[in-house]
Amino acid sequence: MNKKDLEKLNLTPIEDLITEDFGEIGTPEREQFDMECDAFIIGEQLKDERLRAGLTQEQLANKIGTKKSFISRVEKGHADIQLSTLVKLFQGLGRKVSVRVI
Amino acid sequence: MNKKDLEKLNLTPIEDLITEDFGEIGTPEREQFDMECDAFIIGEQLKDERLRAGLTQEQLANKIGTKKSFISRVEKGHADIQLSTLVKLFQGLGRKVSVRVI
DNA sequence: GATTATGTTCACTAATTAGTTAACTTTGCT
DNA sequence: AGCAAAGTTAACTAATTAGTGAACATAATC
Repeated sequence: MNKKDLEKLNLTPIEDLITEDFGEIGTPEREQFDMECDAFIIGEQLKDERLRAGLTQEQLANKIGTKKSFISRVEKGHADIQLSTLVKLFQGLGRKVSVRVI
Repeated sequence: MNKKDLEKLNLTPIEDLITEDFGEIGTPEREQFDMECDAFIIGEQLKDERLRAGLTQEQLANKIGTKKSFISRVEKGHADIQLSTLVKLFQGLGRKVSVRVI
């Protein structure tokens, strides 16, 4: 549904609401928000794959040489992790990550 | 071509050569190597996209609020960057990055 | 409902990146 | 060759993550 149609129904596009709350793209606060979104999505994916593999946070942590508290932090999206960390995490689940430019 | 066929021809799989040089997957030295590979690939993609956009390193740096020396470091694969940095870099080129688990 | 397993959060240190400047090198142009 | 633009590299500081243990919270099991 496009912006015009939404306005006919007195609805506001989600982008506009986000901008209202966190500012335009590029501003520090918005950048923070966008980053946390990405981190959240990746955290969800990690949790999903981990459960699919039938592992606890602690078991995954042991596999890749870290602690469950760190796994939790990542799954909760409370970390702006490095690429090497991203790779290591999914490697521990027998998975690979591919970064694609779109 | 599989391992058996390669051996018939007195050839060694690339994986074996890498293991020989940098150790098994998971060892610190190998992890370092694998990480640098990822960083290199991403650096190449960034350079590719930047040139396609017709920008110099300095112009891209200005767009996202950093310096050309940093751009160079990333493009050369000399940095294990954070996810937020990855996103910012390609955002500066009007691109998005998607991380996929495979 | 008590107990255990699992997950979350906090606080802190050590390691690493992000950001920067300046010097240096390479490339392209005339 | 000489010059200018673009890119690389080497320091260094400041900011941030990675790693950790402990306390706390939640979910699962008996």
